[in-house]
Amino acid sequence: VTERPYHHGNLRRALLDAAVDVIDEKGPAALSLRELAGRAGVSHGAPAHHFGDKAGLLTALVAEGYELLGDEMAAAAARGDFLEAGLAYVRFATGHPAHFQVMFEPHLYRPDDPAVVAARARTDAALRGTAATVPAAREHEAGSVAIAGWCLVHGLATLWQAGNLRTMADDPVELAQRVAATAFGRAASARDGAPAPGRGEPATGSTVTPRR
Amino acid sequence: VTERPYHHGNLRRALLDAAVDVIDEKGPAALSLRELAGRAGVSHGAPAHHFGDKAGLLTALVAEGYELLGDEMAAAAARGDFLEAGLAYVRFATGHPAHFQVMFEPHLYRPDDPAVVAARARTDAALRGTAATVPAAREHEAGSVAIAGWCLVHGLATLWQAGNLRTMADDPVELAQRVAATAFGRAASARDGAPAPGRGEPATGSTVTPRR
DNA sequence: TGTACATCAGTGAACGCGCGTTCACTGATGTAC
DNA sequence: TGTACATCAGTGAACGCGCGTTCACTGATGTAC
Repeated sequence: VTERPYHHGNLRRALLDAAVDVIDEKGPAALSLRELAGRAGVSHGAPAHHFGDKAGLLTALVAEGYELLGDEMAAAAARGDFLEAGLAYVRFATGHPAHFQVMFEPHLYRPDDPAVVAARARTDAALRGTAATVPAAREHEAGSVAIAGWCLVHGLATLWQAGNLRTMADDPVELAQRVAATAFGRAASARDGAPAPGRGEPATGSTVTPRR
Repeated sequence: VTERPYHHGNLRRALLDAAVDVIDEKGPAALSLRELAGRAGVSHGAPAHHFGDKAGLLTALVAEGYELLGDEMAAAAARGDFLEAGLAYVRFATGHPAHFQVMFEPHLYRPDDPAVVAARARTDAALRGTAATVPAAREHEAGSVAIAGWCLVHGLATLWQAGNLRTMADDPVELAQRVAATAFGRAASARDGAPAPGRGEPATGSTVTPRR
């Protein structure tokens, strides 16, 4: 038995990490503050000290999620690459399934929390910003392109998580490239210039050239 | 107080209906057999009699969900209309949010249940069947078109449910038409023949003519 | 260097609750003769 | 029409459990002088 100091050091962080683990294993519904305390090696009353209550903890988790997502989306937006922004979305969702899952179950946390609202606004702005750079946006309303892209990657990420697409590909990001090529064609990548001079090849993912 | 007969009549149905209500109100995590029993006006032990346990009840709900969805998808498939199949998906998801929600949380029920597997297979077949009729399927693998379409409508339905698209439209099905037009263009509707001779109008939904 | 004090982090006992599940039971229904 | 019997549907008491939350507390840390 190792020596347990009275002060944990960074219990807040440890509890959030434990929450991620539990959600990955059993889903957000099965999460309890007592179990998190146990995993962090701390008495069961401790979590309330940091987060007030269960919704408080999940609200913190969601804020963190939107910050992570916002970072990646903003980077893609800075490069003006719509396709890459979509892939970043998929990468985030499948790389941080616990965060992603809770973010879209608003009754589990407090969606009006200022930190959540701010981080979400940044993500939205990045999405809309890159959408405007897409050539297809000349034909359709830019907002419509943003929504279509969002639906596409969100649906893919969600279905992947639920296990409905596992037979289609090994890697969700690769699948996302293929699917984006099917739906949007070459036009998805602003970098490639004018849309579709020649016939696209059968979906190998090679019809779209992402930034890197 | 009205007279309560000893035999309920159709308790199984009543419990499933109550489950839908509770899930609509508070999400699947908050569902308890005891509450369902209470709502159906029956003792708390009764649900176990019909469904064995909680997962059994949700499994029945999911099987029912896939049957409802399969019916609508199969109808669209019979008409060979891919766009309409997608709209049927959105219509189902937003019209039966409780079913839809549980269907895509496999750890809440028994995904291997025979009734579930059979109903799901029918839905899948309808989706793939209609996808093959899309003109764009000549350029890309038909499977890829099916997946892209599925991701699009699934993402839209999911985001709508989470409240993330409510500001974009009054009606999710109308929004789905607009989004499908943006992503797939005229090609989405097999009925319209060759894809896109003229420039599409700004997204009013009128660039795609659904069957009815 | 030492002392006093404020602040903070985590403890652990206690509370009341709603839950799933079990089980011997009883009331109602249907069928055979 | 009547009787006996099997089957089914729902009862209600009991069980043990894990939960969120509260709260007076104590150990540790940092700061002022």
